[in-house]
Amino acid sequence: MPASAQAGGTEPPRYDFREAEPRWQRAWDERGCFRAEDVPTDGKPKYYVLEMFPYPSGKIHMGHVRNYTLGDVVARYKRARGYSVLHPMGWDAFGLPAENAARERGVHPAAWTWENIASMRAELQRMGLSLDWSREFATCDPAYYGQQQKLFLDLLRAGLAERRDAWVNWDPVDGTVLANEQVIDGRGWRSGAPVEKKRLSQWFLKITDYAPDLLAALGELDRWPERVRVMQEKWIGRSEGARLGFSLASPVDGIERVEVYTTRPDTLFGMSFLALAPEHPLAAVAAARDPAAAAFVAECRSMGTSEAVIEAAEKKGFDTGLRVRHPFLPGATYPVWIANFVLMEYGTGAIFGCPAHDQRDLEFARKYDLSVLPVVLPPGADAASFQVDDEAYIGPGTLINSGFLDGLDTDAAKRAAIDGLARQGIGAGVTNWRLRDWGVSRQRYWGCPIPVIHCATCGVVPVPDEQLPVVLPEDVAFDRPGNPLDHHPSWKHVHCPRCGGAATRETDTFDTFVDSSWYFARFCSPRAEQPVSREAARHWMPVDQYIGGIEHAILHLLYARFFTRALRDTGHLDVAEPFAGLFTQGMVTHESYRGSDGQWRYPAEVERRADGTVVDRATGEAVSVGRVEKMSKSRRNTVDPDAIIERYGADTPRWFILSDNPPERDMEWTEAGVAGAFRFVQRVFRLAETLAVETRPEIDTGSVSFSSAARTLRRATHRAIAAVTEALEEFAFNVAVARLYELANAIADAERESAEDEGLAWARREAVDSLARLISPMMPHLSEEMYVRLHPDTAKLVAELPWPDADPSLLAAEAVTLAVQVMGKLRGTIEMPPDAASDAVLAAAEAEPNVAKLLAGKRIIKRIHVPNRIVNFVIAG
RNA sequence: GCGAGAGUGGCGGAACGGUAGACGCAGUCGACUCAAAAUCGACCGACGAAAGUCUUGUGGGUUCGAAUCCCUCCUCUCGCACCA
Repeated sequence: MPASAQAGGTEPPRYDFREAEPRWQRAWDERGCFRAEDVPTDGKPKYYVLEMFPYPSGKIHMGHVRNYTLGDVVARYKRARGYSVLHPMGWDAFGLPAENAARERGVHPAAWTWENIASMRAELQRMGLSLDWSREFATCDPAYYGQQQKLFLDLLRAGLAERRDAWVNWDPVDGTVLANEQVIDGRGWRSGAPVEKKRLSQWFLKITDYAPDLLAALGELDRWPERVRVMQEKWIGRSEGARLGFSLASPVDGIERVEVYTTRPDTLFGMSFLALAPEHPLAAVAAARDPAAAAFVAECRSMGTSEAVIEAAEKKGFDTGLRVRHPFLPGATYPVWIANFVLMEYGTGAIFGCPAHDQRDLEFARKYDLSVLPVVLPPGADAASFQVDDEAYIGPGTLINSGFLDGLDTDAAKRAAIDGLARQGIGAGVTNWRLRDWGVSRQRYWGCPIPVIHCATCGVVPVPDEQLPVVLPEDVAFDRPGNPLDHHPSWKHVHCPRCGGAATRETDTFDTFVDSSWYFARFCSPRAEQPVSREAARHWMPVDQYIGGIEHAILHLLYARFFTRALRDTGHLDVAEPFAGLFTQGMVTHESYRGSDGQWRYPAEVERRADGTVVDRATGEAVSVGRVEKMSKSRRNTVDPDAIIERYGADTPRWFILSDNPPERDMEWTEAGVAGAFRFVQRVFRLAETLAVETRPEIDTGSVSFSSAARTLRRATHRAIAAVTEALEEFAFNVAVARLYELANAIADAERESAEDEGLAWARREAVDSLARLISPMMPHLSEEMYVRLHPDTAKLVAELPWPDADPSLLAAEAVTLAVQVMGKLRGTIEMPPDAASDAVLAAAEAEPNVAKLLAGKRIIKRIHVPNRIVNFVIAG
């Protein structure tokens, strides 16, 4: 077990992080090291580093520690490289957990949230992050959400927000709309009540207006992970096809045509039915005329809108008895079904079924015994014998059984079919998108109020600017289901700003994703009177490096990209893309432990004995060690960052997190790993401590002749500078750490050399000084503590110093070891001066005893020499 | 099913087409100690007494030379998925 840091009487000097870390944090704060200007005038290039801001749940977890450590390394490194850095922090403070706390424990959501923020801020401050805390804000502060209300009204004026009816997941017990991911097995996640599909009037932001641009611009996000771009591309879901109207054989209720979207107009002649979504208007007409149809529609409705639910469901349909005419075959008509697998939200909510060339249609046709006519012949297949059994043929081919399309290939047939539809005026080629408009209404209290007023005479009226912000009332009750804003006795009753008559406020609040869709822009000028100071944003935006979890790959990142465009088009911003660089970190995992009682145990509750068994600390009973998986409260495999910082300080967990593995992968938190990091902290500190008590040699590095040992150490130092720099640039933090271990090892090696060697003493100072500065992005407190020992008179903090430069002349080795291969196999090595002439190298290689033995009596066909690396002899026979 | 990524010692991992396994963790032995911790030193892929042979998921290919490039297959992880 690692010792605590309290130094004992006879112990070697130990780094007292408990005293040092708060001291350096105060020093950075007092000197304003991490303050940024809204519009800097220092002439430095800008660099905006941002980590996804946290939800104030009450305590930080290791995922936060990893996220903010990664960001801090980037911020500190870039600052040292001469950038003017913006590195802010705030709180994604609206959301359901606060309301749950209110319901369960009677705490007001605001009080609960602000208390959580206070304790989490203190935790983050103990980490020693180079944040500009003067820019901090919480989205639940009216100073923030009031600005958001202004933005919304601008979007409304620009036609980018609109109110319309939509199908939603409705929890009848909680009286609220649920997001898709809050519907579990068709039931509300909290109430357990079966979720209904309900049509409600909702606010939508028109993200679909930007679909083409959001898709096209993905190609330019070259500092985003490929997989995130792919996910967004899929989500936006562009497809090319045709829209066409099928006319009903006999119109009902004035409806004469059904619009259908298809990507396969070439297969029109293989049609065997038309299918409607259960929510389709024509399905409603059918339901009104036929109780059986109504029952089927009701059954589908009770299934919920969750795509996962639909997927699991069996394909079911109901024949309405209606028939439609074929666009190209006069006289031919086809049945109109209502089918549970047709999505109202995609395309037109109606499809034509071509079972031979679509798997879903085929399953449906087989179930209800509908015709299956192949119209596309696969390459090489025989028209007479080709048939479709249980697998539809969806590939390209040659058209058959298709009238004027016969003989064309699929692509030509698509064009010809579209032309045919266009000539008749019943269809056209269209581009369709999977992306839907963003429904932002939530029937909740703890969110940003949507700033509009509903008036019986004037309709929807925006809240006038001078009445903003619309502030949440504080006196709310959570004693019954539904939205407290709606139940509030007075809040919603207002006068219409237009006609002065009695009116009501909108009681819905915004989806919290709205809050996080522009916070990065607000950070540029967090106290501005307007939502965004355009001047500040022009300087700082876009975010140069955004860092966060992959779980936000689609929603948050797509919403933010949309919102940034919308803000550009409403005059608030000048950029379209919010995040020029994106880094997605891996999760933090840990072993899980389970006692004989079947209960999970926290890592802090167990102990690993010398014999490798793991026991319960309290009872001494053996516990079984389970899988390594993502830290979660339910598995109790979490480690509390605060406890770790209390025991080891902040630098140790920072170092361990960075050293363990590449940051994009999942890391495993282990006690041994942290303990190892702590040992290194102490070891490095001792290096500085030892040097600091020695005399400081003042020598002229230009004229002194360094000993071999000194030259070796200087080379190690400068190689470390170069290698660490390169690694940090590439986000290879684990490699940077490895190079720093090497430098520390090289210093330790040099310490064993003669103490009389003045040049070596100087080289050791240079090495330790470089080490102190190179660790500064990762272990900033230790770095300062070492530096001040080496430079007691310094006026500067490491946080204010430029990054060290490697001297290129010192990087080259005095001798290089070349591998000598015979027929590609390593047979020996030779030492040569760097860049030695080929002749000399080859001669030396041939003379190498083992090589000479193998070459004896053989004819050398080819001699390969890669300078400073390798020699390879190819021999005959 | 589709898409993306990954397979290297006991573990995490390193490696511009050029000495595979840097660095760390774990482990073994030793020094110091009454002892332990801490610290320091040595060892640490497999087989072999050694010379040496083998070794980066599998099988092939390109190359003087492949963890790295190309193809086949296998496994794992993540994401998406009735999108017409």
